[in-house]
Amino acid sequence: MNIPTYLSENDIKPSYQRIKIFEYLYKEMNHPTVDVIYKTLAPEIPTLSKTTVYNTLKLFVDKGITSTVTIENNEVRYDAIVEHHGHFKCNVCGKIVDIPLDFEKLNLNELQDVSIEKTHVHLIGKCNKC
Amino acid sequence: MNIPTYLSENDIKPSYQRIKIFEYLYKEMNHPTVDVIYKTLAPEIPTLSKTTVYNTLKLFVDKGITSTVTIENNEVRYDAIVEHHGHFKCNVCGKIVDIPLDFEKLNLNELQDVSIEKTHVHLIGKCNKC
DNA sequence: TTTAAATTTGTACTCATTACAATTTTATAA
DNA sequence: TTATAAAATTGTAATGAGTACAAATTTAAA
Repeated sequence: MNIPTYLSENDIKPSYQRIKIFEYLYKEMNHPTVDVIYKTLAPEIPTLSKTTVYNTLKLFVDKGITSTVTIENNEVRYDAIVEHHGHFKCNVCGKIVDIPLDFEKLNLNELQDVSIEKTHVHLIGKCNKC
Repeated sequence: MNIPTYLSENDIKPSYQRIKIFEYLYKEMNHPTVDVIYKTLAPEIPTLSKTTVYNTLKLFVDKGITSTVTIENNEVRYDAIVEHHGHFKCNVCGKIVDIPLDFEKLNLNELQDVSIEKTHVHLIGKCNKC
């Protein structure tokens, strides 16, 4: 994955900050909050502003290369995977992992009259390490 | 449904505020935010404090007679239905409806080592009225 | 090189939620 | 009933995520 190219392909000018933020998302796959991204990158990018992190993530979401995960209140998390998938969150260690899901199998007969744009499936429990 | 009795059965002393708040949740089934509950009930209960609404909903959740719904960021909503079910949110009119779901059919083979306590399924789209 | 456009940054603000102490209400015991 | 304790409610202040916005910086174009 060449990140500058990937950003360009998705109509995002690959600035230094954008590359670093996407690189972090893509390599860590840890579903970070804005605060985690900011605190991690700030030492590397001393001028970094939290507003830039917000702006950049909003841009990534708008352009379709990042998705958001909101499992519990007051923390939005970000994910470089945009393909349809679910999430499992361990409520002991707090870790969130992507899980493949067979969305076809969800029985949605009751919803003939609606058009569904997004489906969020979040499982919450205890992971094998906790 | 006799609300004072229902509260008592669930180890909740049926104060006036608690009865009114649960009655609203149960009758409206509109997945309100704290603010909506507060603004609706304040005329009826002039001394009502928003803190009481927060306290009461936290108590209801702890005692298991109310569940929370967090579909998108910065708004927690409350639901008097606690049985396992999913939610559909229309992102045009904002309405949220409960939907029955066949959770058995979710293919969760990849998660043998984890124990799942809660499953949230949220569908977002456009309802038949919008 | 000038100028315009895009990007980044810092500050101030909003708003949901929580912390906490004071007040009020309810229950209990003398 | 009255006094006392416990529980519930209330108001205010504080926290913290996210947004608004204007200034400063960087990049691109003429």
